[in-house]
Amino acid sequence: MEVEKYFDAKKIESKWYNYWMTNKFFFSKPNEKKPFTIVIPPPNVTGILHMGHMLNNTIQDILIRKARLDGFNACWVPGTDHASIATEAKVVNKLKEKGIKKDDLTREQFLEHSWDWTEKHGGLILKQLKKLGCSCDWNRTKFTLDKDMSESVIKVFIELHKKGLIYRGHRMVNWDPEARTTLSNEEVIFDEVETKIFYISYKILNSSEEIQVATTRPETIFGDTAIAFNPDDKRYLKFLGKKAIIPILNKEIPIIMDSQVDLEFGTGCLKITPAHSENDKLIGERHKLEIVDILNDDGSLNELNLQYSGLDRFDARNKIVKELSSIGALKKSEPYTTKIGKSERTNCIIEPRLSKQWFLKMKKISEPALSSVMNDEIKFFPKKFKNTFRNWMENIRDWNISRQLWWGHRLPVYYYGPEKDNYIVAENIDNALELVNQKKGYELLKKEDLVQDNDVLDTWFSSWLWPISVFDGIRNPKNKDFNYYYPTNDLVTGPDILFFWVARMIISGHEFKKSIPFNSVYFTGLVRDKLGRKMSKQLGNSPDALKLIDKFGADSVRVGLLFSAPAGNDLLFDESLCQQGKNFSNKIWNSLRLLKSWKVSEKLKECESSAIASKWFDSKFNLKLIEIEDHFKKYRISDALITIYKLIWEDYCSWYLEMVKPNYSEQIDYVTFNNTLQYFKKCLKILHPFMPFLTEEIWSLIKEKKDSPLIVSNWPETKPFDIKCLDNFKHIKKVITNIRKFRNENSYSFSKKLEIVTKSNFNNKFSGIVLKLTNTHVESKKNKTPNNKNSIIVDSKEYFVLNSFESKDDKTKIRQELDYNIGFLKSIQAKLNNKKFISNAPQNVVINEQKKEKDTLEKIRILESKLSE
RNA sequence: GGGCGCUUAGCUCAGUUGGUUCAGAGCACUUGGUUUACACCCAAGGGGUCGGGGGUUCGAAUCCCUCAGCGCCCACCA
Repeated sequence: MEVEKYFDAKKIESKWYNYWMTNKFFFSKPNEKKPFTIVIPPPNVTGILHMGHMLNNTIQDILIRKARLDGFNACWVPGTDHASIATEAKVVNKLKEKGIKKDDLTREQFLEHSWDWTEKHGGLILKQLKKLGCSCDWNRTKFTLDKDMSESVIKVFIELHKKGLIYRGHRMVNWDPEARTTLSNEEVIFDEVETKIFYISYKILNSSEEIQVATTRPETIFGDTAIAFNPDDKRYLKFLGKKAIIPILNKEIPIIMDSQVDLEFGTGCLKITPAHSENDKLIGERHKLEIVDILNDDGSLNELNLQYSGLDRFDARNKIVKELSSIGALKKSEPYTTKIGKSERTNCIIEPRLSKQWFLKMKKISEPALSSVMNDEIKFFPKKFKNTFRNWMENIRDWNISRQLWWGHRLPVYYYGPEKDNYIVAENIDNALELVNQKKGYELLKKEDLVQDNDVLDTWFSSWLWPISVFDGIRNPKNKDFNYYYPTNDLVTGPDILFFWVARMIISGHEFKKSIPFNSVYFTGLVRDKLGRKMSKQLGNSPDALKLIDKFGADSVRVGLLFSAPAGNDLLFDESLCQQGKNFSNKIWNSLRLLKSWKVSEKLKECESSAIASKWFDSKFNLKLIEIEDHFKKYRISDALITIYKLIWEDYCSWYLEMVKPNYSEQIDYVTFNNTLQYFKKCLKILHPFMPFLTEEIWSLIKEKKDSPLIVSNWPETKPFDIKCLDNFKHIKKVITNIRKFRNENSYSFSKKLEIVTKSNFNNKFSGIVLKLTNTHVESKKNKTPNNKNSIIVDSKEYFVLNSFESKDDKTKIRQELDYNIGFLKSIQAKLNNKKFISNAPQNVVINEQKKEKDTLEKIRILESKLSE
């Protein structure tokens, strides 16, 4: 049968994906087999596929396909995340383009726009995953705002509230003035920025003296409620108990002492603004200071700020500095480098701000999670993240779970009473009403008397339940799916969401199911460009994922990504790696062409060299298979791939096929042909998780009737290998390599004949394989012969010892080994002058492990004498 | 400031409990090669005081100390 010269990935990818889908090979239902489960880290619903997704999902697909071949009931649950703040920010922008402000809309109208957006852009990324070949169970696709998922979230909130773990508190939070919501600490990114530090003096009441403070935020002076210095700071003792006057505002504030003030920094005096700094708030609490919030939600100054009311905080800063300067209160300003927190999503500078928010107590519920990671019940790959994890868990803070947004799960909290300052937590308004009425026992309330909290939950408050809720394990803890698939096996994700997501899933697993949510976590690295830079839009160094697939084929891109993706290390991606993948595809494709071109003869006998080669490859395969399994066990996916890559390219193609392939116009014996076919099939099986399309295509061209499609075939069994056979072949290879080397170095052309003769026991010292050169003029170049002490020139013109043994130890054994090699070489000899075989012509010289052996013996001797002393 | 990690060939990285898989892989590089599976190829080859210094040991890339450089996480000074 004619097979096309080049492998065309494009032609076959959709064919096979459709085939797998129609035959429901990705779909999983509980059965008698053992489950193997992965839940996808749900990408943002409006996201598009980027390199990070490609890497992450390729790895998941490899694990799932491997498990499927291993005979597990493999289930990979896909889905998307509503991504509360990220999506809302996008919708707000979209509306802005249309000239619509969020404030002009009702909550319901805004949500309609958001759902619109979600329907238009959502799920695109899942389609893109299909292009990559991901074998997800698409019937199980979930979205964090699905009805059942939302109900689970609400149920969990209520449960935690009942346990007393959720509380409402007036706390210092990170305020994003653009999105006008709070953020958790994890959502704030600190960047170093060049700014200025201002030295401002405050007059002392009834005195001509002044007290000076240093601040980077002069616009907050109207929120000052004290000035503090360190008790050890003698300079300011005289001011203790006196009052300072805030410039411009002319308000009197106390001067206090607090050991938290750093006497080295600035002037040693600190203005205290309890409403806008965590630190100041703590000092404020100790001294019972007034709290003055000077900001509006959008970051502008509020009505307490005199003529500056309504100005944006940064405009106000400039103007206030100007005025301070004009009245002589500004003593100096200096350049200053500090770190400023920005919102991860809107990139807006964060305001620390006191605000009433909902929190989840973390300390207690995180304890079992910490220990399950530390004792390796959940394994982290690579291990180093255990420490990072511990560090965070041991210093865990309460989780701010409320957000002043509309897109998300609205808090199931209902306020009532004349001031609406009582609240009840309930599944819905009807429940709430019932509960309140039961509670009060008098004057029944109506629905209208209840007001639901406007806030939504942090987006991670739904995704922390993901491994449980995708199987509906919160609402129906006894359901079949949940009990079958949970806990899941592997989680594959980036270390950037270790705290956001991974840690919290482990916590929720323990809290709600008294078990771990997954057994292993594989942390992928960041995909960078080949210069090591992060991929970014500005640099334009982020390749379009789909274009790559289009150009090289999905298989090649998958392989290209993995060629440099050790777990947890960032990987430097370069398109050329995809090219390498494509070349690999072509190499395999060509072995198919070779096999297909053979004419098989039932009559021909298997020749000696083919028999030896087959036996060797069998052992080699089994040896490598054990290595590959080990790599998988340790989640060294790239190493597994590289091992397979070398096994196929080097061992199967370059050595094995070259040795057994018949000479031009000759036929191949059936035994050998069948061996090559069976080994080829085994190679396809182990490569399938990495290159699913190519392998399935080739499989379909060589499979026998009894074979199932590759995707649902079986991973080869691990079998023992013959170490002696491998050793022997190693010698043979070395001999051949050295003969080739000899040819190369001596420009001994292929047209010149080489003859191998055997000889043993000459000099009573060495046995060896001897290469006889005929028709040659090597004497002038004899010094270029193998630079190995044990290769000796027996005859300056004709003989080289290719392999030598010390015969004193085990003559028989050595003789056997020698005979084996010689027998093999003899069989190759016949092919030496065949043109067909030229490129791989088995030729030349030397093995020597003698020196090492001697060293080792010496070492052992020393050790022994030491021990006996 | 607290915690963690890294430094091995030109590049990206393996190297498990110190010693026969210990100096490795892939890519890149050099040289030679194409009428017969494959130039998207074949063959051969050259590259490393294992960041510096010191120590433990019969023996160190591997363990300890120290110095230098790089990176990550957390907290944060106004």
